[in-house]
Amino acid sequence: MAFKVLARDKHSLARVGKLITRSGSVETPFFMPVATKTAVKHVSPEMLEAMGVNATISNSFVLSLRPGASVVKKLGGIRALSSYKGVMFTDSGGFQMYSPSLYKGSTDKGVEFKNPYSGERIFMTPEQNMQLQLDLGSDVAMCFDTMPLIAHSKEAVSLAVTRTTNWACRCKETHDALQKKISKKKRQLLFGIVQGGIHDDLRRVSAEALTQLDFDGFSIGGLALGEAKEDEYRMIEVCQGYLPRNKPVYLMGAGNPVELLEAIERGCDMFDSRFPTMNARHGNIFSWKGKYIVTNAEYKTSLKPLDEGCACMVCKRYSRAYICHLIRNEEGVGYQLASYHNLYFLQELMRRVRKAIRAGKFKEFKKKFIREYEGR
RNA sequence: GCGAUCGUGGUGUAACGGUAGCACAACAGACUGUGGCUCUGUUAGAGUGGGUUCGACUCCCACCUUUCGCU
Repeated sequence: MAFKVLARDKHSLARVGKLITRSGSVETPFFMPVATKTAVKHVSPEMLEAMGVNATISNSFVLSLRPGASVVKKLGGIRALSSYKGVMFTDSGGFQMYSPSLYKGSTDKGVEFKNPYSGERIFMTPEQNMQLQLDLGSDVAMCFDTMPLIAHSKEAVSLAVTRTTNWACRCKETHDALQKKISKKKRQLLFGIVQGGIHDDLRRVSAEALTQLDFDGFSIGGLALGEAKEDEYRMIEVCQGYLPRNKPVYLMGAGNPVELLEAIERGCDMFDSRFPTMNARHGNIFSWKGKYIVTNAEYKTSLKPLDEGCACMVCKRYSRAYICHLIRNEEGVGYQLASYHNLYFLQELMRRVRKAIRAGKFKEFKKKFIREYEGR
C-alpha cells in the first residue's frame, strides 16, 4: 500500500495522509517544487531539506536530453546525481506538448519532439518513456499523457482523452513488466493522469477509464493553465467523483496558495508548480498578508523582512530593500532568497493545513487564510 | 575671434511643411506538471526668441549649446 489516510476533515474531502515510497514517505497534503533538471532553480537540495521540502519533481524528457539517460543510469539514478534526500518524482514529458519550441507533433504511437540543443528529432513512445523514467530512478513516475491546449476544440480534447487513456494502459503494462522481478517495496510507483479540459463529460470518461487500471495514485492534469478558477474547481470535483478515495490525488501544476486550499478542500493531496519560484524570480513574494512585488519602488528602502509573519532563514536576516536591490540588478542571490522564501511559505502553509485538518479546523483555517491573503 | 557643425522623453535614436515613432530606462501588472525567457499596460520629448506659412520639430534669422577646424 503506497498511501494511507491518517485523518479526515468532517466537512469536506480534505484529509491528511502519507505517501509511502521506496525512498521514504511524505505527509499529504504536500507541495513539491519543480526541479526540472534535478535542481530547483537557485535553491540547492540542502536548502530544500532545511526548509522541510521532502519531495521534488524532475522532468524525464528534459533529463533525457542532458545529461542523458545513460549517464544518469551509470551514476545510479537522479538521487545519486543530485544527492537530494527527499522523495523524487519524474514527470513524463507529456506536458512539453505545451511548448512550441520542443513539441513537433504526435500520433497514436507517440510524440515527436525536437531536441533544442541539437535540433535533432526525437520520437518518444509511452513504452520508451516508462523505460526512461525507470532508468532515471525516480521514486514516482508519471504516465506519458497527451496534453490538450486550452484553446483546443472539444473534439480535440476528446481525442486527447482517448489517446491519454490508451497510453495509460500501455504505460501501466510496460511499467509492470519492467519491474516484475523487483520486490513490491522497491518498486517505482506510477501515477495515471486524468485529462479532459474543462468538459465535465470528458473528465468523467477519463477518470473512469483510468480508475480501471491499478495505479498507485491519480493525477489531474491540464488545469491551472489560465482557465477560470470556477472551471478548475468544478473539474476537480468531477474527477473526484470517479477516482478511488484510497489513492492519492495529485493536482498537477497548481501552486497558487489559495488554489491549493480550494483543491485540498476538494480532496487533492499533492501539488507541484513552478509558480512560487517563477514568481520569486520576478520579485513576486508570497506573504500571510497577500502577494506583493518586492521590486516595486516603495520597497527600495524598506528594512522589513519579506514577511513579518515568517520564520524562514531569509526573513530572519534579510530586508526587502536588499532583495529588491538584488533582483532589480539580476543578482542570483536575490533570486535565491526570494525563491527560498516562497517555497518555505508553501511548506509552512501545508504544515498548517495538515495541523488544521487533524484538529478538525480546516474550514476555519481556510477561511481565515483567504481573508488575510486576499485582504478581505 | 572667424568658419563649419550639432541640438527630439531620463538615455540612444527615427520620420515628416499636416496627429512626433521606436528601443532601453522608469512606473504598474501578468505568469501555475522546460526557460534569470516572455508578455501586457502607463508615464515622459522638439535649446531660447523671432519670422515665413492656413499650418513649423521640419524652412529663414538671432542668440545659446555641442563638436571640429582655422587665426
